[in-house]
Amino acid sequence: MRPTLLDIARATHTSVSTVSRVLAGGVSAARMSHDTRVRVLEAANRLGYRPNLVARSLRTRRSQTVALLVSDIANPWFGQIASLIEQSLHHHRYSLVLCNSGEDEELEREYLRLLPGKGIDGLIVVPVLHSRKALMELLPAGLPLVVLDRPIPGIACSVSSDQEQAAAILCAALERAGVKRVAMVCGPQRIVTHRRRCELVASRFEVIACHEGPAQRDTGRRAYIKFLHIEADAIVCTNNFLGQGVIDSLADAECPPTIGCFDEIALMDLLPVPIVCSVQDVPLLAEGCVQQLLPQLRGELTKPQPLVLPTRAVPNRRFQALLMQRRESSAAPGQ
Amino acid sequence: MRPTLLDIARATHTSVSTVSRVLAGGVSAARMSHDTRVRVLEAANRLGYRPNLVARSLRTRRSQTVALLVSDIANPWFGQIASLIEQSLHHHRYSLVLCNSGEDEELEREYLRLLPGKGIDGLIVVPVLHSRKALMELLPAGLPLVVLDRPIPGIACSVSSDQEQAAAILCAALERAGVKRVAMVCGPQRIVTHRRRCELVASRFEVIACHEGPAQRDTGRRAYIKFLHIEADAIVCTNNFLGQGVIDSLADAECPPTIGCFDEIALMDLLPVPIVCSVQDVPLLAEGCVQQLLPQLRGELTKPQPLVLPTRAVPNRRFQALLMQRRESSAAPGQ
DNA sequence: TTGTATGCGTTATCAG
DNA sequence: CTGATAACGCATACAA
Repeated sequence: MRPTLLDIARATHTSVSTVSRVLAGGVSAARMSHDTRVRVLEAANRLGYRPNLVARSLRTRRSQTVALLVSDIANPWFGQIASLIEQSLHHHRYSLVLCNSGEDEELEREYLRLLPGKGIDGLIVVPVLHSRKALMELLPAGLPLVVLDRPIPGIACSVSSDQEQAAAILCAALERAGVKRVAMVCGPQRIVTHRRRCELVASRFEVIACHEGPAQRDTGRRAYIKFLHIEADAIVCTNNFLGQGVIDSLADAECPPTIGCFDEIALMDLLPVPIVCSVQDVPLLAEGCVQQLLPQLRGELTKPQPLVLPTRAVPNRRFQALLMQRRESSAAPGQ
Repeated sequence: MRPTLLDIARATHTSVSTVSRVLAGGVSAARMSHDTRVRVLEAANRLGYRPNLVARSLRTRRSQTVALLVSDIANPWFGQIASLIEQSLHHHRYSLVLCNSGEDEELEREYLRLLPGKGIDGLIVVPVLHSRKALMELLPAGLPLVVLDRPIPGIACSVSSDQEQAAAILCAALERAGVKRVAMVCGPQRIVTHRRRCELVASRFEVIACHEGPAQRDTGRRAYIKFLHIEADAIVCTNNFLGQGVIDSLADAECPPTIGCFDEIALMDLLPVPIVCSVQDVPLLAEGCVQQLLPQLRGELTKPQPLVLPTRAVPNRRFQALLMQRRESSAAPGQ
């Protein structure tokens, strides 16, 4: 059995309240008899006392804990951002619990129902659910909330990248490479980022084929097979997993197509495939989340504005070479 | 304010215990008057009752929650395994909270101190701390515990891959490729997997250079620069992040060296570098964890054996080509 | 079948 | 400066 305040009180011939005050350590601990304070501290130490945070949380209705509910922790992008959010929250003396909905609406609902009962002080969520209503009816009003990556109409407190700008720079890069007709690999259309990216790309290129599926590598692989006999100038993927899947299938291709991809592809500089990515500023997104959350946790009533961050286009070497090549040939059109 | 049992009791003119029994739904709910039961259920539904799990947990000393404390959630390997563990636990009606020590001993200590007080039923940990003592003195005796990936002497309940076997097959593959002298990139030697992998490789090859650092991509990059003027037949990395870092730096290399790597490198088939990886069976590791944990959670006292799983060597195309080439040239030695 | 009473470990409000 | 005492919301032994 773990020792409780009562055990320490008994051991020091004091009362539970005295022990509690000493261990709380705030102002009240300062104006106490030096003697009892050291006695209590010594006993607490000796018995190896650890506060029962469940009891404390029940009493104070605070837990110094924030939950991060992500849609797929198997995606390195979310792992990276989770790691950064945890670090930042730690500086502010909050601990983070991470939950994973695995892109499953039902599982997300379950966590949303469960988490508030677990006494979290705030929630950061990468929602699979798309409507404000679906989300809010599961959460108690007043729970500090930040929506990450997938903004939802009507929820002001959100942090995400600028999809318009992201698509614009990606498309611009592809156009410079002479791309006119594209094949698209899209994640589920019910997810706002995938849908928006898809729409925006479609508005600038002729989309001659499109494959939709779960945002997993396998979807990319399947798409590539489907696209085998299609003459697209480029394949555009709405996230990194899909991109990885497509590129993974390119091993046999004698003349690999150009790839445009939202998010980052690791090691792309070495890949013998022209790739351009629209990469998000993950550290800024993470810090943005925390900054949106903190005032809410402190109970300040602020009018939070959605935070929308720019992305940047990053070409790999092969893509750059492609651009050079085009520039040369257009400089000498007569040849 | 969220409605409590008392609110429902008042609304239905019953008592807290009646409501509690109805909502518990077990055997006692069966032998209750149909009338009160439906009344209570209706009211609970109408008021949008959600149990306060903090209070329940304080009372019952169970939370149906397991914590997974990983050493670096930014590493996709851990993201993948976390995702699988969460799924498996969910089938057994446990929810998972994920914490991240970021390879920081002090942060790990903090979580280990904190988590038991938060009322978790069990713990799966990828430890940064290396001694049984350091771990156990922070955890209450009797807390269901599984050590993942980095076994600790004296702790029987662990799940990991067979490092001897992993190193053996990796070395065998490298030997077949004619490797004799290697340069090594190692994670921190205080971490058992890195140390062991390093030792085992060193026992089979002549190690002519070695670079140690945090298991991050940057360490791999730094190592590569250090190795620039060293004539090794291969570079061996003790995990995937280090491998990624090295490979990432290879962009300028006219004649890239052979890479041996523990864990998986994504998209390696397309990389113009001979790579062989010793990959672990992540799904089996995840399921193994859960299977080790469940009996402990059920309070069965079993003698758990460490679970040690085999790995398999996976060469990429370039590496296979290297083997073919050698075979041909040795088949015609006189040429 | 239902209600009353007690306690889980803390913090907070009172008196003294 | 310190000690009773009452919550927090729930589950359960016991009483009716």
